[in-house]
Amino acid sequence: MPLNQLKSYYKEMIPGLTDEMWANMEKHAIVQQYKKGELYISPGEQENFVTFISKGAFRYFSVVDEKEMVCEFVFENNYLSEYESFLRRTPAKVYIQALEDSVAVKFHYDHVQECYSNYPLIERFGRLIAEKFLIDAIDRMNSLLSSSPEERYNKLAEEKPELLQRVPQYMIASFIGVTPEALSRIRRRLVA
Amino acid sequence: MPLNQLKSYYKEMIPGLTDEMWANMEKHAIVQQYKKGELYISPGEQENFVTFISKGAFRYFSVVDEKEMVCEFVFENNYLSEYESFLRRTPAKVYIQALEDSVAVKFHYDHVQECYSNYPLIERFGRLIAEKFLIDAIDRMNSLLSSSPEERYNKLAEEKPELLQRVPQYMIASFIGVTPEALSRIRRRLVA
DNA sequence: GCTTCTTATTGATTTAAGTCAAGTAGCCGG
DNA sequence: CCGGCTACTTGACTTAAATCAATAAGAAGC
Repeated sequence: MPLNQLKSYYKEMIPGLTDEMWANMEKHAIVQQYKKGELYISPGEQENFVTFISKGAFRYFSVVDEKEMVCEFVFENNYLSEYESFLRRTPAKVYIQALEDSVAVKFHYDHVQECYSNYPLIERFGRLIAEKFLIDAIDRMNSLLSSSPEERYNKLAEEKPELLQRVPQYMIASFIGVTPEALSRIRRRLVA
Repeated sequence: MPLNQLKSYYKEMIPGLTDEMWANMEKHAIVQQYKKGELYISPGEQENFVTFISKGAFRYFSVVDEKEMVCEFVFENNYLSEYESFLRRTPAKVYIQALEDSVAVKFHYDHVQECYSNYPLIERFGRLIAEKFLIDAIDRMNSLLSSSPEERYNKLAEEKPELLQRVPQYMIASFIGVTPEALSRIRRRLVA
């Protein structure tokens, strides 16, 4: 079932994907469940997978001075991976944790590299994904640099209202770079 | 001369690059000079090039409330482009400006796509570049989220001391997300 | 060499967020 | 249904940066 979902996703994303290519990919796909609160990866571990979230939600966070710093949320129909660890083959720096009961489809690093070598079309897909993520990251960086916490919250509420429903407020606070108390006051200001 | 520099760079970066491939790339390379202060691109324009900086320095910035927000510096032997505009084929959002007299080698979008299609090796190179930039962007984002301006300045001074020499302080201030006055005080605190 | 413009510093004041602490409300598990 | 935990809110106070304004030091142009 998660595999069918992924197949439709790929068929749409990659025009020209053949059944043979898909069969090859499917053969190595690992379907895995995560319970709410469960860790997908922890700092120090090696990330060997790029993971498609079929259902559920995850967050990236690190711990600095005993405080959690949330740096990303990812929901179903998106990719999950500790990219730096995966791409550079170095130990992970951050935690990734399931925020809800989730279902994921994982592809091993070796298999991904093999696909890149065997199928230029998939390598192109990999490039396009990396480029898309890059643009997103640049965008987010610019918003962190040029907007106040209040503006960032408003933008988030406007662009991803569902995120505010699915994620505890103290994680949102961390994500936009303020304390939970500060976010609470920002929200109060907005109502008044 | 800039082309020879670029050729060595590529030979090192892309094992397996053939002379034929290089000849094809060189054929479409455009060498261009920029004077200090000159704009490489402005918001609203279409970015059609990915550019290798052979010599010099550039900054990315946007203007918000009549204030300049510097979001990136790039020096020689690195790539320059308004990536979002280049990749998405949408109008540029930011300015890119030469901070010194500079020399650049530019490749047109169409030519880059053609190379990707003709040479899987170059497409792979494109993917690796995008992945590298992605990791850099994620890193910078995490530092913006989890560090104070003072910590960011210290980190910058440690990791890129040459940047502090080549770039006016008020641009550094903007880059780390504070006013010039605040950076001046941070520096004073450090000395004392 | 002098003027002018730009960049950097410093001071006084305001503002927004951080911190510490307490209290409330909602939710989950027993 | 109750008890305990977690998330959220609120208040008082502290801290750091923004803002406004003025001055000083350098660099660029005439």
